[in-house]
Amino acid sequence: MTKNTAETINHEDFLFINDSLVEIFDKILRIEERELRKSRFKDITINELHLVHAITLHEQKTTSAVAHELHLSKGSLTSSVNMLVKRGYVERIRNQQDRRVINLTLTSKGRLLYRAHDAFHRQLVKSFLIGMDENDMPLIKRALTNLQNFVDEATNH
Amino acid sequence: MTKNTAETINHEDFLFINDSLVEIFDKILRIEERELRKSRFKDITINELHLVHAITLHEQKTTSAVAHELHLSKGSLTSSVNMLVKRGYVERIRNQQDRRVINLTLTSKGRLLYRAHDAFHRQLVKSFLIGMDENDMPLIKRALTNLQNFVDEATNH
DNA sequence: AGCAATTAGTTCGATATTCAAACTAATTGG
DNA sequence: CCAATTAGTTTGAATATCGAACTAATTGCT
Repeated sequence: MTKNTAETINHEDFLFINDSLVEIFDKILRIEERELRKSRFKDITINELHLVHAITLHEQKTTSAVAHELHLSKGSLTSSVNMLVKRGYVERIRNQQDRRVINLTLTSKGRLLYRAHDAFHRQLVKSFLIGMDENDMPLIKRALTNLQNFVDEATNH
Repeated sequence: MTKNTAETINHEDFLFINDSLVEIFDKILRIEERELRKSRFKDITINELHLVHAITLHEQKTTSAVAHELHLSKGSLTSSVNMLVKRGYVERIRNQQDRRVINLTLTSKGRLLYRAHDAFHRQLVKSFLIGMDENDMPLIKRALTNLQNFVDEATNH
């Protein structure tokens, strides 16, 4: 690397990158919302979708673990899980080793939803890489790693 | 470009890129929230910050225009603008050409907040580019343009 | 073993956000 | 000049979220 653009970034580049990130982020949420409306999963909001995603396919996380992961209070999680249970996406399983604990799992309907959402993300990443070859990957990964480091540092400080 | 990875992306790369994007977006919101709490602008939520950002420094947008931009109803906008007016970040200016219209502007306190937020974004973009030189920019821009095209296509379809 | 402290999750009451519909005031078009 | 339209506000209902009080189960201490 001959020169670090980060020190000398020009205003146009800043605007381009910043506006791209902001717009992309904003639009992805709206697209996810609209895809849900068009899909068979019309009774689900975007937050509920992300809850289904947090519960995941193969683990059996506890209510507290999921609440912590989503930065929600336990009370909030109880009520959103109630909704997903009522609508048939999630099941509560009482943990037999420690009967205070509830493990959350997806029903087959919940797994369908999870996979549909995953497919959308796959499309997204695929589009991200259009026209690139494997030589470009290190740079892309570096940019993402940079951003991750930045947000991690900011998060943990 | 010799080969298009988008067609052949391996699972690890997919996971890396996808998880990066998801985590980064998620954390940015929390960081913005926490930076607000630590700043002199403790009476502002993240949504109010984004409203201040939408009002912008130099234009005098109408209430409807801002509502449309943020995909909020006019009623919602009225109430959040009320809050920002009460707290001294925003002013309503009755348009004298068309007295039905209200133009929104930032007060000097609102402009301070706007600039503080802008500085955060500048840091973010700067971190994104650490260790890159200007030869890398076309690829970075291409990846972002790809993503923008994807979300635009998905938005407008 | 027995009881106090802790832990996991739920319930409850209060507050925030958002919407859509009804409303007011101003403007425009015929 | 008045009917229709437009910009914004008000209102009432629905939803999301929090934190505190609560219940049930477990753990640790003596």
